[in-house]
Amino acid sequence: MSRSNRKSQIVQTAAHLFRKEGYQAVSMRDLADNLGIKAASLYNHISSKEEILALIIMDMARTFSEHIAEVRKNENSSVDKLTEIIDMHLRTTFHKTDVLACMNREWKHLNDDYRKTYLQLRNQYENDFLQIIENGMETGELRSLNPKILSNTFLSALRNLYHWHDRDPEFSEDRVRESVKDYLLSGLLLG
Amino acid sequence: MSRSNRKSQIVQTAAHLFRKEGYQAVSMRDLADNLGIKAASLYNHISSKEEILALIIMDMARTFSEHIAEVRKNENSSVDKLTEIIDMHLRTTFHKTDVLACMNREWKHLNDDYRKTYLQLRNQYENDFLQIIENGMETGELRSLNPKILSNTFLSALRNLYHWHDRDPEFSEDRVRESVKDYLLSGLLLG
DNA sequence: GTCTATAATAGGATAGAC
DNA sequence: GTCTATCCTATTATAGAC
Repeated sequence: MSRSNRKSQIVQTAAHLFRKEGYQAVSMRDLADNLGIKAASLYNHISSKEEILALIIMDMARTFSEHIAEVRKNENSSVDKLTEIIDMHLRTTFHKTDVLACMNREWKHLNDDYRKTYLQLRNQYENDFLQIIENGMETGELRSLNPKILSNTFLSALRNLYHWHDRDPEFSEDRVRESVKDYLLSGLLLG
Repeated sequence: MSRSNRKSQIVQTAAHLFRKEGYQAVSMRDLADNLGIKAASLYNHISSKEEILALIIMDMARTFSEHIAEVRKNENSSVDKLTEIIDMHLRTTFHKTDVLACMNREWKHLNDDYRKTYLQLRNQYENDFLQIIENGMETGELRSLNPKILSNTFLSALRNLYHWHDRDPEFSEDRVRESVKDYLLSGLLLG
């Protein structure tokens, strides 16, 4: 198989296994077995196990950062901005489940350099999100709750929707998006 | 040190390290170092690394199950029941942070028997929670959103509030509880 | 690009002295 | 209850043949 095809195949399979078993629990032999080759052959395509993890995580982390930076500076209302962010998380939850779960659960195993960059990106993401929330409160679009606590709670909900796929595959992406949007934006109580 | 004191000290220290580094990343030698003894000495108090993980997780899992079973069968309104559940999660988030994070992140590494029991408890918990939500919708106390999607989203938010302690130690438990309650129960939009 | 063989290390766990 | 010494296995990664 060609070098670059095999490489992306390795990364994809690794993401799947890392998500299912955890990064440390998956050996290079396990990964190779799943690809039908021997462990030593992996090193013709990647330089280390850590590199695979970085290839999985860093790209997704940058995608999220770029997305929220664009949303933050566009001219939409706060509710529309929050809707765009929910949409992004839902798309990723449904179409990049393995990578998203890997990122959320295994980033601690990145090497020092990548982990530092990852945490910078995550902090930046959370700051951008907080800014959007605070803007919405200032313009009166959103209720004046504590913005930091609200951000953290909102993001906790969004980031962990991938647990879905392990348990409730019965709902379509559209169905989930509408309900999640409705709940997270409008609230729970009647009237 | 007496046998039972040392044992609970081992479990507590392990919970802290497992949370910080991940179960697989913490060796018995790391754990022993943190306790100021040698790895071999640990085995005078516990039988295996897996047993330590089970001691951390299973007790907390049962506590959550018993709590929601009691809440489900009491006579309070749905909103009061949800409030009791939020309170329980907040108490645990603030006072048993290490154990809670361990349970959420490391349960996959339980041995087969414990993992099976853990998943039964978790399923039962989610069913009880779903029942409470569905009841609230039937009596008209809650808006009629999709109950499964709502449960999943609500629980995603609650279960992951422990990320807090890693980042925003500035808020008191009471302050967080009131804001989280307000948001998760009442909603975000003004009016 | 994949293989076999192997180096180098780290891990969980036990035996037996004190 | 803790120690030293050690066993056994599994791991990441490399060397060199095909």
